[in-house]
Amino acid sequence: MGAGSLIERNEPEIGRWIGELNDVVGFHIRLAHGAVYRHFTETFADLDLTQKQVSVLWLVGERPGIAQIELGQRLRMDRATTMTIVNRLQERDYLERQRSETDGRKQALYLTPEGEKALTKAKRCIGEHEAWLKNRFTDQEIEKLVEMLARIHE
Amino acid sequence: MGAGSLIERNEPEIGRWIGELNDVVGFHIRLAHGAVYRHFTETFADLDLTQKQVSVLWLVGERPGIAQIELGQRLRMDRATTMTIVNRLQERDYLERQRSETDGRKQALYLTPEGEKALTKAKRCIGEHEAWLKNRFTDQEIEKLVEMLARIHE
DNA sequence: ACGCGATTGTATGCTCCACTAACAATTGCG
DNA sequence: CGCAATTGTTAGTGGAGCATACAATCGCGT
Repeated sequence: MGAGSLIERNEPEIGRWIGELNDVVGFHIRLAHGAVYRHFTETFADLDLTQKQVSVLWLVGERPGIAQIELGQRLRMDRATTMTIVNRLQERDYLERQRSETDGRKQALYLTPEGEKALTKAKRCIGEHEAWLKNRFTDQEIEKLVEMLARIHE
Repeated sequence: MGAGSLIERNEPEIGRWIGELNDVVGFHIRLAHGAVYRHFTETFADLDLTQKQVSVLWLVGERPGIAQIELGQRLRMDRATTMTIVNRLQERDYLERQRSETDGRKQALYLTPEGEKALTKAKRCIGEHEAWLKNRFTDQEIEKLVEMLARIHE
């Protein structure tokens, strides 16, 4: 692609040159996240769901009645962010809120039948997406990668 | 991890439980990115710079006269996104645009003295931020991590 | 040398996500 | 009981990504 297309200097041009930035670990995490994000968006274009939305549906599917606050803690979102995502899913009739019986401050979240269907489709798409992501690694590498990423976010 | 059974309600749950989501590599990349993003934001609160802004200053510092289009390609941003970031940095007098002498379509970007100063400070902050990130890994692990992340975004 | 398609920058507008601050309802503890 | 903490809600801010449309410029082929 950009071979020789830089500026007037003709330094040996590596396609992906990013200079010293190459030694910044955080930079690579950013780029990797961006690449994953883009592929996710393509894969979920039909379903029209974002990563966050799928994560929320997923967790509510596993923990019917989960409260927003806990959802947020699991996914590292604050209350306000959780609200907007739950709102969107509720508007699309994928989720419903019910007052918790044991704690009047909490909203218990449940999937609607529509939400169940969406989640089922989403899990299939996740399979496709994950295959794209994983196919460049061995099983052992994946394990190591996940373990290292977990050390960052845990 | 057959976690399906260990949940009913009101269990004193494992702090970081995310169920099947734990096996989704993309999910860990998201969380790790979020953690890095948050720490970055804290570290750069005084400088009031984002990851993208620092990356742009950094690349312009290494390649004075670089065009916006190439900046975007290096950092995987489209033209519109690149514009908004360059605009912000120009408004703060960290960057200036000059019409390229060799290609009238291009804007050549240069750091102002203010921009140079900001970049110098930013590089020190990056050191601190990177130390926080790296201190949980051995040098060998860092190398492996970066290599794997590069395989994702390259 | 001319014209047409490609490239680059720009302007608008949309969506998503994260965060803050304020406020209300509820809970639980001293 | 009363007070502080928790949870949800609302409103507003800002960064970032993307699509589209348009103007200026370049370069290639004829």
